[in-house]
Amino acid sequence: MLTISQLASYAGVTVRAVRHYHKVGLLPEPERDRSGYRTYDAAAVVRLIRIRTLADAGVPLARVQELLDASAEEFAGGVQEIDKDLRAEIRRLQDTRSRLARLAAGEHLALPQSVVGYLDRLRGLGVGERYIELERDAWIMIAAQVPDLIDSVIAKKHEELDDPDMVRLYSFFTGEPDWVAGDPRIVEVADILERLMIRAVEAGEVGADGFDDQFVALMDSTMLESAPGAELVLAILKERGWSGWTRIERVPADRLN
Amino acid sequence: MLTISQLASYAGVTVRAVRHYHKVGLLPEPERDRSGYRTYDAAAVVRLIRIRTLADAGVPLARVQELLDASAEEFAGGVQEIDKDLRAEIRRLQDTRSRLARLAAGEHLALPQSVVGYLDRLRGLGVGERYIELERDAWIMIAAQVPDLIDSVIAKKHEELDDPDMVRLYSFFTGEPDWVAGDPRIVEVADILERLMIRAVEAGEVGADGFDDQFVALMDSTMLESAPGAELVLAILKERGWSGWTRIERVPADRLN
DNA sequence: TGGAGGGTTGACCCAGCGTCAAGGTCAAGC
DNA sequence: GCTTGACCTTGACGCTGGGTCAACCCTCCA
Repeated sequence: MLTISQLASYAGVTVRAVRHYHKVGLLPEPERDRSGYRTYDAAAVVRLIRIRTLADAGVPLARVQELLDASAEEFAGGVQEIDKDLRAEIRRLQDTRSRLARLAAGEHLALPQSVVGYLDRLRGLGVGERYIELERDAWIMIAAQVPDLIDSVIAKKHEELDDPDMVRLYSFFTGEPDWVAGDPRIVEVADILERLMIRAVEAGEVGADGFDDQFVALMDSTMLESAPGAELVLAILKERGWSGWTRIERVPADRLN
Repeated sequence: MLTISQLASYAGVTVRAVRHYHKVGLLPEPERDRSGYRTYDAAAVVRLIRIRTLADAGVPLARVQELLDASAEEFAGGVQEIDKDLRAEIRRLQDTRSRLARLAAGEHLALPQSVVGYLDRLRGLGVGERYIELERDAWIMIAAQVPDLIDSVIAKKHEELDDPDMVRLYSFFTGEPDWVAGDPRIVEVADILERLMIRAVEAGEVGADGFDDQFVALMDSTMLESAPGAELVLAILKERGWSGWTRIERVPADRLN
């Protein structure tokens, strides 16, 4: 006969676990010897090892109970399902490994691949890291708000970048220029923006974009804070009857001052 | 700005989990809008996704905290260790899968392979399943008590089985014979047993075997109950001055009756 | 005879949330 | 302006599978 610790160590579990199984009724309480010690037989070993094998597979103890007390067919069916879950779990862990590797490599898991590609294209145009980070955060917010539209939105941005005007516009975001009033580039930027806007208005692309006002306001203020020349550009555009930045609009004539 | 449920669903976690991370200090509490709702920015998205990636890898939240607040090198080292654990976990699950398959196939996980082989050899000798089960349970108990000796014990049993006497002896355990007193095979079994004992005594192999008395008594009584002829054999042997079955001994002369 | 090394029960503790409970808020429709 | 339904808030309890004491008993060996 076996003592509890012999049983436990042979089955590879702790004494505490065996007692736990007794308490939850998973393993029947065995006979006691005259001093109250539990004494186990071979059947207990077999049952305990079956319990462990299932529990190691992540099966909840209640389910283990059901399975062990079920018919052979039910048992086989249950085991098959457990095996399916195990395979899925293994795949999940492998997936986690690759995500972890990308995390360690500094990759931005918060962004879909399409956005990462778009940012890389901007980088290729010589756009500075400071601006890229701003865009990146904006895209994270956009992706979080409309995750299933993001790929098509990015596709449209890529098309826009095929326009030389747009490329020229982005090229102003290189490095850390401290533009002062009177810089001729300010007028150039304003000209480009106005051309782009007019084209957008003609294409009927202006209006509701699905983003909330708070977000648009945030984007605008962030842009103004980070791009020193932006304020000057906005002033020129305002004179010409436009307002906004992230979401540009024709200002109604009666509100022009 | 994002609400808590937008943040949560984009990062693939529950709202409850996000609040939990706030409570444990893993994710800083963000600003609230005027009605008390939490409003999140891109940095929160990034941090939450890093948290999830690590937590999905099974890292405890406290360790996630440490890692995210650590230097890049510490982080890389930590991630490497986590990846090692993940690989180990995947291997463990694969191992569990194969154990599960053996369990479903009815194979006896409670026994080391050497014992399974030995039982198969007995089966090959024509020994009945009823007796095999008795032996199996006995071996389970032995293996549980002295797990590291089991292989060498089995090796010795294999050697014994090379002896034709032993083979003949086991052949009596076939089927379900109902031996009655006077059956000539009883004397034959007793003769064989006596020869084997004498040889064992001469080889000095008799005496302490490391099993406890209770176990030996259990084996004896089980054997007597299950093998109808055993009692008759024992009677003959007793006359000749031997006692026991599982552990056979010369009976001291003064205790012979 | 006493100390080590088993055993016994019982009670509390842990992560990582899930799940009510009991409300306050917001946008939309009537 | 009122209702409805979807979200938001905090707070408290529950769950798994045991770990970790605590306080005590039993057995064995020197």
